[in-house]
Amino acid sequence: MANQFGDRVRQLREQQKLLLRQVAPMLEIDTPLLSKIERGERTAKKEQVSKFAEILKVSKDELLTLWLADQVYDVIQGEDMADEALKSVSKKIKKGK
Amino acid sequence: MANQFGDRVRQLREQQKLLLRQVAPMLEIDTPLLSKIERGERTAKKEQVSKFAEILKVSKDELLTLWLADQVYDVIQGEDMADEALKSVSKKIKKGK
DNA sequence: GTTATATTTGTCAATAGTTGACAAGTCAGT
DNA sequence: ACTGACTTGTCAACTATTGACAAATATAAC
Repeated sequence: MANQFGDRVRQLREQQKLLLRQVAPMLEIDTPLLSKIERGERTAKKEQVSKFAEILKVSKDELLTLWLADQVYDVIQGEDMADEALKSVSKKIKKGK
Repeated sequence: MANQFGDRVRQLREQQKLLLRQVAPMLEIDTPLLSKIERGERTAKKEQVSKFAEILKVSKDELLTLWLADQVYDVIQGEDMADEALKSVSKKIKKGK
């Protein structure tokens, strides 16, 4: 399973010596849920990503990129055609469509 | 919205002069639902993709690629960080992880 | 080894989203 | 206007997601 987002959040939280029970209330969720998000057992909601960025004092873009990558990975994981599908999407977004 | 899958299905169905009401029962769904899938108002379930391939006599891989691309596109559409996220996933799957 | 604190696990109700069916609608050709 | 092909709107049944809580398991200090 993909959990770049959770891994990075945990890294940042520990670097800043913050506890789950300190951070969770800032996100308006409880401690066990935050634990699950960091370990990738649950995924954060998109709206929560910017909250994480504020709390951990890191750019919203960085965390959002990781979060999106996790979501995409979940869709294509294990698929033989994954790479081709990704290429096709890349092309599509570059055309501004 | 992304609908490469539905567009291709419709193209194939019309080429083969098949009607919605002929194809739908083969998929064990009703005609209106098939119509919605082709127009991208609904998405086909993953299990249905191979059925489509059989019915329309095209490779499962082709349709699956389109279907996956649609799913991925739905996740990253409109996101500034879309391209970066895609790149990161590409890298990850190439590493065989 | 007991206590205190941090994190994890398991489970659950409430909510939200998806699926497929049906009835009724439009549209084109005749 | 009648017919055949497709589309639209709506709905109940089903499935997934969310967040809370209680309980379990570390981890650390004494």
